[in-house]
Amino acid sequence: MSPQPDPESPDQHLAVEVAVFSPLPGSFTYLWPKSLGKPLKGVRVQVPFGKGSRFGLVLEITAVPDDMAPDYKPVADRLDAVPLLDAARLAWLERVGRYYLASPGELWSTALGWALQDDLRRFRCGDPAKLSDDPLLLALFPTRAAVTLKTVLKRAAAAGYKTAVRHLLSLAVKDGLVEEVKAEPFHPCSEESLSRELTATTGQQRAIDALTGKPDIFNPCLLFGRTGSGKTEVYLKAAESVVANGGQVLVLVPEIGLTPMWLARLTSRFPRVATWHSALTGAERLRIRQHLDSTDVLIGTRSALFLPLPKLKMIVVDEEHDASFKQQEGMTYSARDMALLLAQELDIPVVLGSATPSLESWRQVKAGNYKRLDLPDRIAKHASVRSETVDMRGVDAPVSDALLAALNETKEAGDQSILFLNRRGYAPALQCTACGDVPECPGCSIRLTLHRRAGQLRCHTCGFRRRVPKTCESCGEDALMPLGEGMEKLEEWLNEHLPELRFERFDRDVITSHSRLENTLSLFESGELDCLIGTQMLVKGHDFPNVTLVGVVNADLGVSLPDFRAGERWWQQMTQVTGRAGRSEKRGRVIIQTRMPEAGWLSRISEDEAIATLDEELSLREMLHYPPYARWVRLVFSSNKIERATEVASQFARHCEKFDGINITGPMPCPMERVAGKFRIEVLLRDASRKLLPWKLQPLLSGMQPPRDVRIRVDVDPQDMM
DNA sequence: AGCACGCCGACT
DNA sequence: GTCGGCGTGCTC
Repeated sequence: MSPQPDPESPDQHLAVEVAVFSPLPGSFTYLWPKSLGKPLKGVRVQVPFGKGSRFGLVLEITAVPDDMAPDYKPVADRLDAVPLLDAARLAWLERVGRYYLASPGELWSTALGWALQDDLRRFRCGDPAKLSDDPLLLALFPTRAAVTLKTVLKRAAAAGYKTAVRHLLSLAVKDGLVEEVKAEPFHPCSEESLSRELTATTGQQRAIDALTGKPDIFNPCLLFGRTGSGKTEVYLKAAESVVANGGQVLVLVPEIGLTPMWLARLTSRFPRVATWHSALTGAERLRIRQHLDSTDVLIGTRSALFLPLPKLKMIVVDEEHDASFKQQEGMTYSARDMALLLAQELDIPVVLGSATPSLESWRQVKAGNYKRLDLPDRIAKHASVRSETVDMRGVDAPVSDALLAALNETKEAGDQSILFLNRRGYAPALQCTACGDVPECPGCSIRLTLHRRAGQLRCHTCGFRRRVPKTCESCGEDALMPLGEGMEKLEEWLNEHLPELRFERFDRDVITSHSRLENTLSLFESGELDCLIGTQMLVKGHDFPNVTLVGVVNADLGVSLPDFRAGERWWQQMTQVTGRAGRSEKRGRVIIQTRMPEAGWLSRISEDEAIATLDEELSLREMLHYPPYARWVRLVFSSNKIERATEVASQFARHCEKFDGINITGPMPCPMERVAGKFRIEVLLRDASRKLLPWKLQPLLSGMQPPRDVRIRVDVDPQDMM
């Protein structure tokens, strides 16, 4: 045990435990120089680390005896006068870190990643008369011009000051000697332009009352309503009530593409709205940071969860079933689950919304832990949507005559359509018709996708790309043919067969920026386009009022992936896609193309079938002891050498054997055995009691130090088993 | 993870 | 003769 810290004692040096923002395990000890003031838990610091310097977070304040002091380096600088996060959020993140088995560096760099834009902060001297007392401040601010933090630090170094500049600056700001230049307000919106309130239906009002009735307790709700049932109106009304009482609302959406739509809806109802996502520039991020206190509603993707809204009184997780809420790189976390933990920590309501809830949430509803709020239809939709299945066996075209005719009819009626095909590129593979060879990725166990327009073969797993070979590299014949069909081929085919219709693609290869996204959506909205053809990107929550026809080009994709959640995913996706039809008063039409027309699951593609499908799948999971009835942790061991990965994985599996109640599967090769040149071996730990994992795993992992040549990735509650 | 140092192949 | 491949060692 370290001795008790005592700042008054002369023979003790104050030291701090720092979570250095790096993926290395553990924390690091540094001496705390007196020049940085009183150390505080939760302030960011800059520390020397290896050859360079890193940012980090003060976790603990300790003391080191005099004779040990030379073992440690001193903290170079202090970035914050006061902690960036409040006690509740610190407690929340500590809990999250324990749950996801993250190292302190990983956890805190993820949680505080939003606050690393310091170099964009600008300062200028306040009262020049007072400044003249301090030679350093004079050196930093020779004129009244505003300068960036970077410039301040440069001038400080030139004047011979190397440490504690940031700290001095924050004190000077506090004393009014230096003023921080405030950014302009954002999304300005005058009170008069705010739209009039709509009248809520009785179902909506019931849901709104349930959400706003008890504003000061943890109150998790599942807002269960089909597309077009008015979930958004419930969120907005509930948010209005929260904001009217001085609170703030956080809206989490699964992906960046949904933020423009939300922004449009919110800015017409709230004066102060902000968005947060990965495409923001540094200056935009800074502006949002500086206005956190005066924001009414913050709408963003998963990282928005970490912004410390000081008066947060409600969290909305829209499309809560969406797998994008699970972060896959670095610290693997579920933003949905973290939102629930945060709401619990802050004692506030949290509402998860979906027409196709996750089985995780459905179980919580069944167990009585979440309140289920149903929204009945505003319009009798099942009567107004006509759904038909087309047997594609023997059809040698990506689009059947029936769908082709329907596209024409829709155009003639002055309506719009969307076509869904979850396959990027021209064709999922290229094959030599002479020898049968199919080019694969050199680094991954996967076939290369043909991107014909770009003249490339691409790997959708690691990003590898190469030119399309002229002849087969295996036999030399000029006999390479595309195998199967993707978006590009569909587009080509449609332009050839329906030249009078205006199509636009909507997938990751075409929508390369936020502005492209907005442009395409507004072109479609204005009626310049007749049909959007897209991948899953197209169907995530977008609202297309004039769409009366939805075509599923190939419903057989994704049904039988080697993942126990494949069925759930497929059902959610199909139901979401087909739900895009007939959102207005007009009669909608859905055409599903399949080569397995007799398969029972096709009859489940309907929002009417949601409850039956969820109940059935849930009882299956219970019977099999699968999630959400069991807690799984997946460990992936990757290495350049397959033997090494296997060896370390086996060693770990043996190590786990003495733990009662935990079922060990593996080591076994991952379904995608090789990715980016690395061999991947997995061990799956399953806990049917849901009481041991992941907490009991921590001592086991820290007990064995991973060799350098094998990387271990821990995935708690894995969503993607590939 | 970075970033160094440190020994063996194909090139200006 | 070098430029550069990635093996391995370290970060309080």
